[in-house]
Amino acid sequence: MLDAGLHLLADQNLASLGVREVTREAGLSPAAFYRHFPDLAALGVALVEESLASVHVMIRAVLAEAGGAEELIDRAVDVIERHVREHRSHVRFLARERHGGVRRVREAIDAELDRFATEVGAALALQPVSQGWSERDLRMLAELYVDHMVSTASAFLEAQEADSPREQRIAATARLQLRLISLGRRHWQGS
Amino acid sequence: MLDAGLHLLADQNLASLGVREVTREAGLSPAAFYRHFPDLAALGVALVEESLASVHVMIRAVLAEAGGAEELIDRAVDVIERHVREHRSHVRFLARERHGGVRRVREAIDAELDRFATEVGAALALQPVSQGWSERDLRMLAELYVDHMVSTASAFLEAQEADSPREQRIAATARLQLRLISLGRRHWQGS
DNA sequence: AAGTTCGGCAAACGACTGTTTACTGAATGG
DNA sequence: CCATTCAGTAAACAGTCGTTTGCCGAACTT
Repeated sequence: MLDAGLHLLADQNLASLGVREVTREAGLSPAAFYRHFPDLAALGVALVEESLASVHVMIRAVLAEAGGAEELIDRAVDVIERHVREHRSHVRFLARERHGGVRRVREAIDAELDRFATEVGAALALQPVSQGWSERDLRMLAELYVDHMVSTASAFLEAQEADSPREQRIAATARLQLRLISLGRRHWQGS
Repeated sequence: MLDAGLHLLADQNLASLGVREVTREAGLSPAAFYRHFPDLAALGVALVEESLASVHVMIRAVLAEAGGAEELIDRAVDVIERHVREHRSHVRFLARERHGGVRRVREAIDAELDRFATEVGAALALQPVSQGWSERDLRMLAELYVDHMVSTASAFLEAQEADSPREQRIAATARLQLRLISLGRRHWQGS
């Protein structure tokens, strides 16, 4: 049922999805839906959890690596690009419903993005470059990274619908931007 | 009719909007809709144009100002905050449909964001800090700024649904992030 | 003054919608 | 082996939907 929904949501919003539509796609009777979910919103929340689990794995993969700033940037962008390619439907779902019409789903996504920022912040604190940084500045930087990750993933999402040269340009741009941020970070004097 | 649609879209997706719904809200008969638009997608595109016109004005307002980096940052964040407050519905619409289920609307928004990046890039090129920057690096920076603006606007959007202390935290964070980017910019050595 | 466009209406079409109800077979557990 | 839960079904309910059609008055053009 989740798969059916995800498939339908490739070119549709959660808010415009219908119970009958989902069950039809899944090869079941309409009533069967209510055996598993009270709402379509509930199905949405379930999809959020499914989608974010893999993103979580991805983030940990990036953070766990050691290495200089440059290699870290390259690996991060690569991981994002591959993740979007391998989890198109989930990423598209997240991008679409993050500001979508279903409150509960929006809130679930935002809460998880917050947790990501916290996680990134904790990882940043361990790096030598962050010595002397206040809690607040670390959080600010972590949010900047998370937002940048989200923007980059969205860009990949729409690029991959079409050609791959565009992918490469996006990847190159993302790397440059991360380098610039990293430069600002090294010269940061605190707020 | 546009107003009616925008009002309905406060808690709905364009894809889940109905012709009858719009005309009912506007106090007209269903058939009247087809006098003005062939599609609901067409109404969406019209709303995109309406929404982006005011954003365009806002961007020009930010870019036109002279002054040091610090004051420019403060003014930029202020302008964004006020713009979101004064054009809630339009901004919400843009955020929601940027990755929404209606292709033509998505494309219209993305094309316009591209133009914004170009405009910002041109303005950046005029600043003394950008001497010696390649075209590519300038574009990269411009896209970073535009993405940051979009993220910040989205954050304001959800914060203003609730309390105003959250607004202030978002504004403060956005300012810090812009300062960090600006720092990286000053130390940039080219790619 | 005549013609034409514009923006509006009511009515009707069949198709599709969410949800409830009562029923069924299979698996599970004591 | 009996009871119960589980996951499914068909049928029916009253609504809502998008779209087309034919009609109408007002406004504008010439």
